Amino acid sequence: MAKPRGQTTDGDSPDRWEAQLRKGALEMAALASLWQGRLYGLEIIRFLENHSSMALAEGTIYPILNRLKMEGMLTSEWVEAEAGHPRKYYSLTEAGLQRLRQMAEAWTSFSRGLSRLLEPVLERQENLQ
Amino acid sequence: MAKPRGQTTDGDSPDRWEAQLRKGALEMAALASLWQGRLYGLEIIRFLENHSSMALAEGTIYPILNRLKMEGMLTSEWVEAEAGHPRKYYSLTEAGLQRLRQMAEAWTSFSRGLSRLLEPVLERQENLQ
DNA sequence: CAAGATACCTCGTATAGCAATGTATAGTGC
DNA sequence: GCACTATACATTGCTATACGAGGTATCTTG
Repeated sequence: MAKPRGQTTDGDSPDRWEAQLRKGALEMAALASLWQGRLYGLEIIRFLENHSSMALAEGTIYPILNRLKMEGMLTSEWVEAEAGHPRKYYSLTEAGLQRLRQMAEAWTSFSRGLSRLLEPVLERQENLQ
Repeated sequence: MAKPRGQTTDGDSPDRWEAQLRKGALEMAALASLWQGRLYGLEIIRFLENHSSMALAEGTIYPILNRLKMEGMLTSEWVEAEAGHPRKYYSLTEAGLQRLRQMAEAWTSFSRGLSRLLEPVLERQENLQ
């Protein structure tokens, strides 16, 4: 019998963060954008564009927000604007806050690992140019 | 006429790094693992596991290596091992080296943006616990 | 009521990661 | 020389995801 490679059968357990991170960076960014208070969809896009140079499309953010809401990480409420279309404001729930913290920690560790890997590459560049 | 949303029609231009990064982190890691010299497939997996806590499967690394080789970022050579199956060693080409530098820069900027976003989240945690 | 601005939503497609599985080479025990 | 095991490379199929394109709803202005 061959090796039983990859026995992690629990696809959505909170363990596999390293793998989820690569995919879920956007989810984390969306959650993080709500740290300081509620925002509505398009506002989140602009926020991330300004604060982290992440450019994401509407077709990206709305599915993410729905996903997060279904998982209980966010709540939403319609608020009538002074002018124009009403806005759907999203806020972090307690669970969303916890998840954000977990992701932030995992991200930090992940990011640190990669940075360590890239250090020699970037150092050398300073010397050359 | 509606808004001309998303006018970046050049799907594979070197401009869209922010988007590629989220997908291409593994590609970058693979390139980076070859910085200090040639490695063979399974060795790359072990290297990344040890040096960056990135766990990737064989079914992940080989397609990536083939992709990179086809793009001229890597060269490969068969080397007979003292014992067991011969090994296919990969090395960075000049183009691969340049690409790695580009990706490293983009990664740094991307990572910095996200870190800035996550700063308040992590800070608060120190105070609480 | 038509045009335009703002905002939310959804479908289709291309792509990627990865678990599972297959193949090739060589050593070991009998 | 045959089975068994270990090492290493390779491929296939499933699923999830990002996102471009296009659509809907609300309000304002003329």
